[in-house]
Amino acid sequence: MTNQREKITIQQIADYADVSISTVSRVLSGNAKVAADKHEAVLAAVKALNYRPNMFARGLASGQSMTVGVITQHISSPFYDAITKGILEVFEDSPYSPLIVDGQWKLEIEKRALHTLQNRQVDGIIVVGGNLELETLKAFDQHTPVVVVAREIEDFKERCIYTDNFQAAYNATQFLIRAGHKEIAHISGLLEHPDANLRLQGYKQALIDANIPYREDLIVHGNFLPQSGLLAVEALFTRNQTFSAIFCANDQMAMGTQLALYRRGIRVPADVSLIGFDDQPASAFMTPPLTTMRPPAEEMGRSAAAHIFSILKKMPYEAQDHTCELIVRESVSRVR
Amino acid sequence: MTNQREKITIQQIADYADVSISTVSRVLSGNAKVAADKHEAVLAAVKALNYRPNMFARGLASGQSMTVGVITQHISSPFYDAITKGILEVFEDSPYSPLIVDGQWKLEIEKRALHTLQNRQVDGIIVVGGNLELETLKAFDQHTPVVVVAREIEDFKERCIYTDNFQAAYNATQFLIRAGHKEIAHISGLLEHPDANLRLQGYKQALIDANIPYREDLIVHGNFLPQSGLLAVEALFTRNQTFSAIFCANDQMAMGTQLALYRRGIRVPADVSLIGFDDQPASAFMTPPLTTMRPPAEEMGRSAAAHIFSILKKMPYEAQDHTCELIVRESVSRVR
DNA sequence: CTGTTAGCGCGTTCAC
DNA sequence: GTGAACGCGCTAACAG
Repeated sequence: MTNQREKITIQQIADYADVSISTVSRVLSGNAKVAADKHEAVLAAVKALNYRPNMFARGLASGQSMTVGVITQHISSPFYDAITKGILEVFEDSPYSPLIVDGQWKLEIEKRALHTLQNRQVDGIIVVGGNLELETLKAFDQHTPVVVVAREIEDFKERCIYTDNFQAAYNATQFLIRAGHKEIAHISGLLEHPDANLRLQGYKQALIDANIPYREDLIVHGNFLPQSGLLAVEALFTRNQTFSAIFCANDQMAMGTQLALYRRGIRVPADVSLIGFDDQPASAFMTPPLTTMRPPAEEMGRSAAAHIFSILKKMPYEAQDHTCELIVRESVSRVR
Repeated sequence: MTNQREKITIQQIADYADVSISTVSRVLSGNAKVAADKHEAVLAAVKALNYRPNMFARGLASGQSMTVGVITQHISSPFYDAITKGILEVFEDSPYSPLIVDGQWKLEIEKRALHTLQNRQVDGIIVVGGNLELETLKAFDQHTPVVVVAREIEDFKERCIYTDNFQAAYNATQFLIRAGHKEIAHISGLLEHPDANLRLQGYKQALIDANIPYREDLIVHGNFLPQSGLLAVEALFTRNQTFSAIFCANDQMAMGTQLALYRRGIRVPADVSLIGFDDQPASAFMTPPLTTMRPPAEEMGRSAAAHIFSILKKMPYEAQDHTCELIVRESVSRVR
């Protein structure tokens, strides 16, 4: 660990290896052929002097920052954390570093984040969810490649990594129907959020396809937070609504729901069956464990990172499918 | 939004404002006095041309990257996520950007992360938890300031932001004792982890101070993951151990514990009282809601960021206290 | 294949 | 106060 004042430049290793600085630059970037002996000499010098390239000089000269921005929405859901984790994983063994900024699901903040990233001259960005509009994204993509995760944007799909929320909700609802349920309530997420809407639609379609009338009075609109699941149940009872099952747009609300039910002395799944969405870690350890729809969050994160890398390297990227999987646990029971 | 090929340099705004580049540099950095009129002229030019400083050039010339590295441990706990959130929050309105890398609680990976950050020439780093040894940290701190969160390192405390785990565990245990419990089991975390050890010690001391004998057979060693809480309960029963309360070293294990109890038909809190640690979001929505010890995670994150900033600005930093708060919920009941 | 040279955009002495 | 000139460390033409 010769850490001598970290002032080692390519000039020094050039001298040490008795070659010119450009030769050094060449072996370091691998952009051109260099005689084997000189090649080794340089590598030896690099090791001997414990050389560390200066990112600034490199960036200044090449125009590349070897950095890609990540706009996350660090709020209200373990789902997004899992995606971030997947992204970080892929960055681990790549020459790129992630520059993470928080968008907080606020358009204004996300735009500021975009500016920050632009100032930092990132080579590309990954947008996780959020509200940034298509045009903003496209404009940015003009000069810096953009990839979007966990969001399906019309007219930009080739750059989006997402899962079919409609189908997933359809499947979850169908599962309840097949278990004999006919009065299935749905607690939706924020309808401004596309995912929430798609899940509602999937629920609706499954009902229709099973010849069960879709009833507005079985729908309660939540906001993805646990508290709203709790309130939703109260709303249902206030309406004097009967139901034998509830499909929640996410696990967090399902947790709130389960708690509300518990407080009213209603047993899950004996009295009411319950299905959530996201398979967040705690779901498996609820009492009873929650049946839920698991989106491949980490996998999607990995795909996103892989996608942006292939764009940066101008390599082809073969799209992947990311489908949700229903995780059946004790919170659902057959209706006799 | 004049986004003209983003080639605007200080030279151009110098021309536009009819001054020299050094004057421009001066008003931009505010390091020297400039005549009011020129000052304004420059500002106007900056706005008119939508100037954006080039971080690389700036970094090259100044030696500052305006970036601080953050080593997180993105695994197994919402607690660390909350800290990260707090950190990001403070970065938001600072000229610095965070460079986040994942340490995964693996010493080797953390060391690599340190190297990455060094190569990126960060101006400082925040280490969240992890296993990096004191000497490594101190060596790094020699040239780049280091702040550690959620970890208390002997001989480096002035740079650590942490909470008193011993005291918190003591209080939690005492709460159970005062509720009349005498046979209190403890499910510990990984003992290699200082926090786990401190919590165990706090538990022990509370017992001793209340004249209740500390019994090894009431201790089960877990690993912080929910699954281990579940297994711990099984272990207790295998030992044929009786107990009226359980104190878990974190919420995740408490969740596993609660599930195991539920499956055995044991009611919480009617038959057994339960206390966790961390107050992770889902805890409030368990059935029944979990009593837990809440560490000020986000606050600690914010403090850490504030601390590193004040070091970078060579400003004094006044340390803060970060104490845990017991959140009493339905999972504990009095023993008659 | 290799060495020489000219910037990349900005901070920072210096003289004025 | 202000401007001119140099250099930060490296990449990318350019000649050989």
